[in-house]
Amino acid sequence: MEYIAQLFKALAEPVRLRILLLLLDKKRCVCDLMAVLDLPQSTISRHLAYLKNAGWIKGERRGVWMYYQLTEQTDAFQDQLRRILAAALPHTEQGAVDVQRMRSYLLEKKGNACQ
Amino acid sequence: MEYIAQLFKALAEPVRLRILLLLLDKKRCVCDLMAVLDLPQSTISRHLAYLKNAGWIKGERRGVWMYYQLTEQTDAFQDQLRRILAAALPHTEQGAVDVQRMRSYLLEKKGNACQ
DNA sequence: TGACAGTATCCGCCTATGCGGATATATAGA
DNA sequence: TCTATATATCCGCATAGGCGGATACTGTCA
Repeated sequence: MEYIAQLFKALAEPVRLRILLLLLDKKRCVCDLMAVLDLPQSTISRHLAYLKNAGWIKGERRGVWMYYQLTEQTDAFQDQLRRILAAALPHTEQGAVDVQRMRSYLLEKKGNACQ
Repeated sequence: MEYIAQLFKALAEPVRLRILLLLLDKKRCVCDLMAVLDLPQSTISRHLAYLKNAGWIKGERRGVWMYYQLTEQTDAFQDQLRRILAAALPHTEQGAVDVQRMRSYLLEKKGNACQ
């Protein structure tokens, strides 16, 4: 019960949901997230840490850059949760905007920053 | 996104998950919940109010007693959430205890209190 | 209407956690 | 080793929300 509540607590924050949405399909570095979310770096980093502690994502360093991605689930419950999130988040107002922003950002950048 | 976060926020608390579990199959009055959860009445009432505001449950007065039950969902996302909760909660440690307690409480009571 | 039982709300207190700017840490390259 | 960049953490501050006891409200019944 405590465990399940913890999982939900991590999802109970709009910024963290936005981050999860952006990580659904592939790993991203913090600078990508910053570009899309348009929030102070400390805010993003803090939420990433929260999601990591809650077991939703993991980080991996590549040189100066940190890449974050979803953890491979083993827990059935968390898996189901992720599935319905993947179905719902892209269709929210904010979600649609973020996905679109990520798309155009990736087109513009063309390998200047991290990667 | 805000809306989804609000839904999750309501689920991000063990007591509220315990209440939801007890309401999964049928409506209960507050006194039933008190007997099973073994928590101060004010605590239970507060969490019931939170769940109601978040759209998870609704209350209905019957004389002195308030009966609470899940709302009939219209929202697909909330529906899915409820479904995976219904699958997971009874198998948690606390959930199993609560369900068992509710069972024996109902046997003992046999129509003395509310109903 | 008075008393009581069931429930909701108020209160003071405390912790978790949100924020963003400032600072610390870590890595790459000169 | 010095510097610049990317990220993490610290700081002070503000709010949400947890708790349980006390109090207020609301029906019922004599």
